[in-house]
Amino acid sequence: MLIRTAAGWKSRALVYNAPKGTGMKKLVPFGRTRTVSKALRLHGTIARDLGVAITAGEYQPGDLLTGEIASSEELAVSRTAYREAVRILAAKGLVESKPKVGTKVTSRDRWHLLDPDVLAWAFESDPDLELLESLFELRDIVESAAAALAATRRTTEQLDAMRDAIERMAHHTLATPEGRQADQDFHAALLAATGNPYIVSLTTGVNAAVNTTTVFKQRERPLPRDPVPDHLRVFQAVADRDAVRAQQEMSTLVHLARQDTPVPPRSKDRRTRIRPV
Amino acid sequence: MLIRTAAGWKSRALVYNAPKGTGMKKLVPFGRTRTVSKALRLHGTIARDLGVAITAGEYQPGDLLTGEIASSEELAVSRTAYREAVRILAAKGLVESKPKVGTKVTSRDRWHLLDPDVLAWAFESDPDLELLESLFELRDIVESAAAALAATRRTTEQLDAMRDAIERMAHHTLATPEGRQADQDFHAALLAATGNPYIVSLTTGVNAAVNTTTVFKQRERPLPRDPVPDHLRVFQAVADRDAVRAQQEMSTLVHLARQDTPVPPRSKDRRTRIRPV
DNA sequence: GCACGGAAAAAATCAGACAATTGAGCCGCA
DNA sequence: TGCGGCTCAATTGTCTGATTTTTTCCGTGC
Repeated sequence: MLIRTAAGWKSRALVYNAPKGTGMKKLVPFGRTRTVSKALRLHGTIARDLGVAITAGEYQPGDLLTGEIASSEELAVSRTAYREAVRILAAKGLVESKPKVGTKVTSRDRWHLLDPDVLAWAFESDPDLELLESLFELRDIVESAAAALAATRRTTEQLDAMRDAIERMAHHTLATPEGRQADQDFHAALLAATGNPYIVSLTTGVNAAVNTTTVFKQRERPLPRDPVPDHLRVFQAVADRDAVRAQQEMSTLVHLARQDTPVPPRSKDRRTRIRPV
Repeated sequence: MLIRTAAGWKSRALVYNAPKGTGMKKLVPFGRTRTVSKALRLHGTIARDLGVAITAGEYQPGDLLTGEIASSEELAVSRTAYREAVRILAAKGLVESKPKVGTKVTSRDRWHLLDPDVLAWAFESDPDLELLESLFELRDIVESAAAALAATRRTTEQLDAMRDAIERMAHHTLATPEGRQADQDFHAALLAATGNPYIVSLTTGVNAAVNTTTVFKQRERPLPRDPVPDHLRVFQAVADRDAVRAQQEMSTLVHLARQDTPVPPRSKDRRTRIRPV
């Protein structure tokens, strides 16, 4: 696949299908097999690969993608499949296509950065330190406010769900999938208690992205810290309907989670920023 | 267009194209002409119409859309165009399609509620009061925190941009397009000063949705309140690098904006059915 | 009961043609 | 010279109809 940059042409070799009848095996460059759980379709895979490439900066904003016919031939897929992939990317604000002009990568401020897929794509390759920092900053803001809201609005059923999640989290550890699921469940229950669908929608996506990044940490160093007490403090505040304390405890929880997330390998500028109160 | 609900069939008459050669004029049911600025393509219009219908509750989560062939015939468009529209909706989490099953509306907690398009679609028909409330709640949380961040990080250039926007807002009023643009610019400048791309991405989308809703208020009652002093107070706090005051002033600003937004007239039955998890 | 395989339905993919949009260049006119 | 309108061509957009895959359902045999 060729893309036209300001400085010339960049190439990118991807083949999704092989001509039939030949003994060639299918080449599956990026995903397709890697994503065992969801079984992406062809257009989904193409969209994902392109999305990862774009968010990784491989294609710069303003760059013009090769025409549909050429791209589809290069990828060995039909024009239909390629077009549907582009539609997906356009729906997420990553590209924009017009007749006679072509499909070009839009400027980053028009990307739907909080779209779950875009978030996942952006943190697929190697997460930019600054971006990760910004994400935790947002999470701190929203989720601690959510804890405050939950403290005033939670029902007993939601409280039970939170308690149950913590117990499961204590039983299995975060090293197991069940434990991580329990962690997710706790946050989901707390968010649901806010009664605000937008907060739920926002934070679930963000947390999912953060958690996939966090998987690395379990690989490198063993359990840096027991997360249960921190969660328990948040839970207790919500149970007591103490909004202020709930907010504070959640904020420290997020900060601790940030500290337990390893810094991505290559991080050029590491200037420290002042955090919100 | 027919959709299959739990209780039978619902119909929906849309025709996008007329057979050529006949004297029939093109019927343009929802948009296409209404959207003068952006000139949506066919697939974009279909996606928009379906998106509005889904967010309006016309199709309930779990409902199964008619098959591609039938739908495209009903709408008098090609299968390609219809499929691309569905891809767009799927990219925003509104529907999900599998072979042998069909395309079904997903449960609301999987919708990308903060996607700019979804937001616009949801507030297109008549905004649900509860949803509007939730949106302002989120806006209050995020934008006041953003003001605090901006107070500590802003550069003088960004400060100049904010001042300039306020001056323009004072000159033209909010009754004019230029004045509203200046309002947008002020908030954009403030958000940019946070240096957090996620906060920018989130809030610009939310504010756009809120502002389109707010357009109504200028029609019904004349200028309920001069917004300039409120904005000036936020500006002054940011200029003084006073994070706490900036946060407070922005919070009051959002609350005032909420009060100036009229309550939507009818909140018919767009209630979401409770579905098993 | 359960593993296995066949059938059918719907989306998914393919192929190739034709239409619509739009930017660029050209031309003529004041 | 400058500007308005015209034509042209490149690229996406749309259409049609066939073929392939995926997935559910259902039977069949163990």
